[in-house]
Amino acid sequence: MARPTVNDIAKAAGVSLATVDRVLNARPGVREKTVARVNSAIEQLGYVRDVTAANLARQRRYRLVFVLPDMPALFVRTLRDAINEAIANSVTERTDVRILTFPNDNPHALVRSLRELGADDTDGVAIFAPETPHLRDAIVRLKAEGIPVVALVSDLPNTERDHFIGVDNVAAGRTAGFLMGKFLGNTGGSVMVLVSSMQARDNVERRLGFDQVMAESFPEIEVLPSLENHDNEDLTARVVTAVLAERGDINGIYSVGHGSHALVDLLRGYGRRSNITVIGHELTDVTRDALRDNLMDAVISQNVGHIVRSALRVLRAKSDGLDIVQSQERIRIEIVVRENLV
Amino acid sequence: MARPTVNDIAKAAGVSLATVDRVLNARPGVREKTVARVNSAIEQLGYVRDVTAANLARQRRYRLVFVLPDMPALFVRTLRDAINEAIANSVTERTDVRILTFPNDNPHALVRSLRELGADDTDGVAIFAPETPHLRDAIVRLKAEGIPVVALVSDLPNTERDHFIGVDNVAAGRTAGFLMGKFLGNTGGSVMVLVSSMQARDNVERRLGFDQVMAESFPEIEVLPSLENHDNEDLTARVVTAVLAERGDINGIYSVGHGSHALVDLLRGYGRRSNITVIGHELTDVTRDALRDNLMDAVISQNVGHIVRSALRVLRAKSDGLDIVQSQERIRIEIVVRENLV
DNA sequence: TTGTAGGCGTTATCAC
DNA sequence: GTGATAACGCCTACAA
Repeated sequence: MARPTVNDIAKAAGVSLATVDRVLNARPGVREKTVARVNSAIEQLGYVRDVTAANLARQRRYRLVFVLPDMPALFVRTLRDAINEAIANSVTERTDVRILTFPNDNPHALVRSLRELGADDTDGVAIFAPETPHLRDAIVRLKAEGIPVVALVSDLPNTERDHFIGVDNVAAGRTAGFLMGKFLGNTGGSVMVLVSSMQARDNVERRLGFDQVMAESFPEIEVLPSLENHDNEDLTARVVTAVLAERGDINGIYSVGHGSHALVDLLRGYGRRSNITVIGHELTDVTRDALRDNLMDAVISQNVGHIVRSALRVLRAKSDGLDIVQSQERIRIEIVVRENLV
Repeated sequence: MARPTVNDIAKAAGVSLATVDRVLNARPGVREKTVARVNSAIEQLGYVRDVTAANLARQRRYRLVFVLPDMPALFVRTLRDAINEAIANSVTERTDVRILTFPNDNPHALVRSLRELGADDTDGVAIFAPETPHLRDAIVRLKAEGIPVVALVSDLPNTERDHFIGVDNVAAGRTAGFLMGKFLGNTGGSVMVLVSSMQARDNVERRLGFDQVMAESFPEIEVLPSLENHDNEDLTARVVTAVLAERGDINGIYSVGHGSHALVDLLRGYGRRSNITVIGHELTDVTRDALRDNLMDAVISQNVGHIVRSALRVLRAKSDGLDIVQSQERIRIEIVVRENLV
C-alpha cells in the first residue's frame, strides 16, 4: 500500500492541508489541541514527508560552500578536483557549490571570506582549515545564523561544527606504523620520520599514532625524531641525504604530511637502489606513481571523492534537519599498495 | 539564472507542453520537423530534465530485486545485512527492494525464481550467483523484457548484464600476495593455500593473482597447492594440522575463499603461538575479531555497504536510461589490518 | 499530429 | 486559527 500523504493526514485529523503543513513545518498559528491531533495522525499513519516533492514546491536549491587553503600540496588539488567533479554531477541534485580559497598562511583572510557568508545566500559550509581562535569565532557566527558547518579532512573539535568528515589521524598514523613494523620484520634498524610541519594537527596526530604502535609492537625498531621539511625539495634532499649518510642503519622512511613530492623526487634519483621501506599518506599523482614504480611501499589515504560526496549529503541533510546514515558517512582509512591502486 | 523547464522549451519551440513531453520521452505521434524544432530548443537552452519532478508526476517507484545464494558463509550474511540496512534507509528514495534467495547448490531453483520476474513488477535485478548456461538464458530473457541486470560481487562476463559491481578478483589476489610477500620478508619459507572450493570463479581468480605476484616478486617463497576445505571445520582442522606437522617451514597461510571461519577457529585454538602470517578475504565478524586478536594479519575486502548502494544507484540509473558516475561506482579493493578496522 | 486540463505531494498566499 | 487555491516541473488522459 502506498505511503500516506499530507492529504491522508488532513483527512484523518479532520483539518485542511494548510494546517497539516503548518504543523509539519512547526509554523505558528495553530491551536495546541489541533497540533496534537495532527501529530497523532502523523504517528498513526506512519507518515514520512516526501522531500523531493517538498523541494519541488519550495523551489529549493542547496547553496553550499567549500573553503580550502591555497596550498601547493598536491592533496589539496586532488580535493579540489574531486569537488569540481562533484559540481559537474550535481546539476541534478538541486545543489549549487562554490569554492572559497584562502592563502594558507593567512587565517585572517579565511575569516574575512567567511564573514561574507550569510543565511541569505548559503545553506552550508564545509571547511578545511587549521583551527584558530578567529576561525572558532567565525563558526560561532555561522551557526548563530543557522548555517550548518562541517569540518573537512582536519577536524575542528573545539568549535560548534555539526560534523567532521575525514579520518581519525591517530588511527591513520597507527596504520602506517603497523605496516612499517610488519614490512621491516624483526630486522631491527631505524625509521626516519619526515613531516612538512609540526604545526598542523593532523601531522601531530599521525606521528603520535605511529609512535604508539612502534613502541607497543615493534620495540626493536628505533624511530628517529621528526624532520620538518616544509615541503621544500632542496631542504628535503639535503636533510635526508645527510641523515642516511650519517646513520647506516636506516631501513624505513615515514612521510607524515600530505606532500611527499620532495621525498619521491629524491628517491627517484636514488633509483630505489637503497633497500628502504617508504610509507606515506594521501594518494595523489605523485604517490600513485611512486607506488607503481616501487619507490613507495604503501600509502595511507582517504578517498577524496567520498569525502566530498559525504560533505554534500551531510550538509543537505543538516540543512533540512534530517538524520544522516552514519554507516554511509564514515570515511575509511584506506591502505593503498602497488596492487590495489584504483 | 534558473534552470530551463519544459515550459521554456515549449515557448521557445512554439509548441505545447505535451509535445515537448512526447519528444523528451521519444513517444510517437510527432512530425519529424517538430521533433527537430523541439530538440534544437532543448540544445539551445541546455535543458536537463528534473528527474525528481518527473518521478513525482508519474508516481515512480523503483522495484528492485537482489538475488542471493543461501550460503552458510558469513560474507553472504554480511551482504544481506547491508541490503536490509539499505532497505531501511530507502523509504525516502522511491525504492522497493526484495531479496530472493536460492539454495546455493541448486542453480535450477535460481533460474526458476528469476522466471517469476517480469517487467510488470520489477525494474532491476542484482544477481550474486555463479555463471551457468541456465543463468545466462535467464538473463537474456530479463534483458529482452527490458529489465536492467547487474552482477554483484562475482561477475557474469559472458552474459548481457549491464554492469558488474564488485572488485577485480585477480587484483584482490595480487594484493593478498603482495602483502604476504612483504610480511614474510626475505626469510623464505612456504605458504599454505586454503580455499573453500575451486569451483567458484572468484576463488580461481584470486589464486591466480596471488600466484602471479608470488612468482614475480617473491620467488624465494614456495606456494603450496590449494587445499579445498569446503568450509568444513573438521576437515580444515585435520588438513591444516597435518600439513603443518608434515612441513616445518610453513610461515604463511592464505585463505582464498570468503569463509575463514574454520581456519580462524583452529588458529584460536593454537593461540597464535605459531608465528604464521595469515591473510584472507572479506571482512566479517569472524575476520574482524581475528584481526583484533592478532590471529590474522590482513584481510582483503570489499565494502558491502558500498556495493549495495552502488547496485541501487546503478539499477535506478539504468532503469531511467541515465548515465552513471563511474568514479562513484568503482568498488575498491580494501586492505584491512588491526589498526584500520572500522 | 497537436493541445488542454488535471494531477503527483508539498508549500505558500491569500482570504475567511 | 483555519481553509481554499494556486504554484513547483513534469506526465498523461482525453480532446481537438
